[in-house]
Amino acid sequence: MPNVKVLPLLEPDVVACCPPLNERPMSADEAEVAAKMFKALGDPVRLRLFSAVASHEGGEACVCDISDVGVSQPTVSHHLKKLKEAGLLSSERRGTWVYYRVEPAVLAAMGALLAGAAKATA
Amino acid sequence: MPNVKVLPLLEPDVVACCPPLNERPMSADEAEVAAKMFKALGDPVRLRLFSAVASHEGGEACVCDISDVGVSQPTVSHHLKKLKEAGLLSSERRGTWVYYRVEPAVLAAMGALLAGAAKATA
DNA sequence: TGTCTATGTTGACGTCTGTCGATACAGGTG
DNA sequence: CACCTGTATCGACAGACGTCAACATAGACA
Repeated sequence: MPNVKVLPLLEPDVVACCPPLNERPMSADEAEVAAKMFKALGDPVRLRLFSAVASHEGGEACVCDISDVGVSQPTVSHHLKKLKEAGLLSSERRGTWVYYRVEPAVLAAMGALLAGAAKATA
Repeated sequence: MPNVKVLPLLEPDVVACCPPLNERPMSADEAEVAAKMFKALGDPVRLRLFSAVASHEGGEACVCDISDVGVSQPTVSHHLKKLKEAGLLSSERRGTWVYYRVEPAVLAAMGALLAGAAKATA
C-alpha cells in the first residue's frame, strides 16, 4: 500500500503538506497552502465561530446556535463559507437547519506544525 | 504566589489568553488577541520567513540569511516587523546585522489551542 | 570625517477582505 | 398552493493589506 490516503475528498492539501516549521525552510508552494489555513483563523469573528462549533456538544453545531457573534447573518454565512473552503469545517443540511462540524485531521496538522517548532527552539 | 507571570515584558497576551478552541466559545476579546497571531502566519511570505528563522541553527537567523523569498528588501523588513508585533519573533541588533529568533512560549500556546481542538472532536 | 553595507521607514498604488442590505433559495407547515 | 423561517448569494462600499521605489538610519571601517 504505497498511499495511505484513502479519503482524499475530505482532506485539503494541508494534512500531507508541511513538516514542522523548524525542520527546514518552507517552500513557496508549501507556504501557500499552509498560509490559507492560518489566514482562515486570522479573523476574530471566524475564530469565535470556529470555537463555537468546536466546543459545541458532539463537535457540531447548527448555524442558529452560533450566530450570536455581533455581525449580520450574511456575514456569518460568509465566514462559515471561508472556514469551509479552508478545510476547517464541513457542513451538512438536515431539514431546516445546516450543521457545521470541525475537521480534526486538518486541525491536528496545524497543531503539529506549531508544536514541533515550539518544542525544538526552546 | 497568585500570579506566575514573572516575565511580563517578553510575552504577548496570547500565552495566557485562550483555552483550547473546543473548551468553550471564545469571547470577543480572546478572539481578538488570538486572531492576531493566526493572521501573522496567514501570509505565505511571512510563513516562509518564520520557518526560515525557526529552522535556522540555534533558532535564530540574521535577516541576510533568510531574505531570499522572492520579494524586495523593504517587504521582507515589513513582514518581519509584523511577525515581531504579533509576538512570534524577537529581534536583536549585533553589530552590522539584525538577528531574529522565535518566541517558543507563544508558539506553544498556539499549538495547544489547536491540539486540544483536534483531539477532542474526533 | 566620509563612505559603504545592512536594515528600517515612508508614501503611494492596486488588490483583497469584512461588512452590510437586498434578494434568492430550501425546507417545513398550513 | 401560499407563507414563514433558516441559510446562502449578490452587489456595493470602506478599510486593511502586500508590494515597491525612494529615502533614512545604524554600525563598521578607513
